[in-house]
Amino acid sequence: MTDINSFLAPAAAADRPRSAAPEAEAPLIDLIELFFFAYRDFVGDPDEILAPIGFGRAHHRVIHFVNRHPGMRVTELLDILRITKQSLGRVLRELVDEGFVESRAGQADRRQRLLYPTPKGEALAREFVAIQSRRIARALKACGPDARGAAERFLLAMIDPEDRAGVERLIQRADRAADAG
Amino acid sequence: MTDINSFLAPAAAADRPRSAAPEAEAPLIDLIELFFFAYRDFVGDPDEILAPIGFGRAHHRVIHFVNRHPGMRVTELLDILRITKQSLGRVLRELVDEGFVESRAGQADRRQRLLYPTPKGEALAREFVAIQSRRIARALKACGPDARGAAERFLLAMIDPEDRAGVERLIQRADRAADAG
DNA sequence: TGAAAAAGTCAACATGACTGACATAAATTC
DNA sequence: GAATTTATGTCAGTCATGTTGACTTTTTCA
Repeated sequence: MTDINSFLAPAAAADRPRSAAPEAEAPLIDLIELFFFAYRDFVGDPDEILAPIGFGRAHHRVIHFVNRHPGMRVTELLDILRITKQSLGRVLRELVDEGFVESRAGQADRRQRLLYPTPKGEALAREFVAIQSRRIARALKACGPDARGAAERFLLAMIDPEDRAGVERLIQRADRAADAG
Repeated sequence: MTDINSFLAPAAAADRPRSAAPEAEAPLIDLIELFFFAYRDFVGDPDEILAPIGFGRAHHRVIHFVNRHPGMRVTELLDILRITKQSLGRVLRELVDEGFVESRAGQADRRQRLLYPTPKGEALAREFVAIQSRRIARALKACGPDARGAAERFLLAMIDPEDRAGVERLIQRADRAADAG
């Protein structure tokens, strides 16, 4: 009875004196909770890969975006991740020390440190994308025919309107670069 | 140029010596990133409510599920949140101390501590649901006609298969309780 | 030449997670 | 009735990841 399946048991009415007072938008609670549980499992995938090598979610995010945008500046990465440079600094130093990321001075502007994945970093990033893509592909398959388009439209629309265009550009830029490369 | 909009600028080809080597599942990177950005903004909503009262995300989750399942046992909450009782303990104590959650001994089994939201806790939980529902409603409106069903199917299918049934039961149980109350 | 930008670093601190050990009360089993 | 198990709570220490604030170095640019 300590399992989540204990919820199968019929609820004891005596212990439920107050109701949850549903409002007009109450039905969307289902989506709120589904989003919570889905995201937890979604980020759980990379966690399993990272745990054995002593890294965490912060490392995942950095490796992912550096691999997706090779040559990215530190400031750009900070904008995407929305963390302070001190937070990023620690994670980035570990990744550089352990040979997952390389930092080279920019040619045009030598103040810049451009970030590149090493072959080792690329391989790890591909692992992350592979496992998360597998989960998404499985989910889309279980849904209807235009599931992918629907999911893309929904998730994009969930993003703050003022960030939406930036995210779209970010993704398109990476896709273009991957096609060209 | 320190803005995310800097990604609008044409990429400097000279600084992009390696390509991102797309694989068979590579296109789903878009969905991976959209999920990341969407979830960030999604949990950012309650953060704004919580910051002024000195609470964090952990408090949000506890208040949400206690309000959704009034009379829930501590062990059940631990199963849902998948954290240790020590972690929950701190957060729960603060919520009880500040009058958002009430803990009463079970009638049938007096070892149990059944968790109920106070009126103050209910009000806060409703605020969370309201702001997140508003975001979801806005997103669904921007999508097609069956956007809601599609989103529900997709998110549910994203959950680990072995947890899926449990999550469905959890949601249905709460909905039933809300209808009855 | 002097201001501004890009990046890095030191120090201190907050949050939310963790492990391990132990305590208490109540229920269950032998 | 005694022993065991269950549900909960708590003390102590640690870790990962975030924060603010202050300061430095290098380089660019007006």
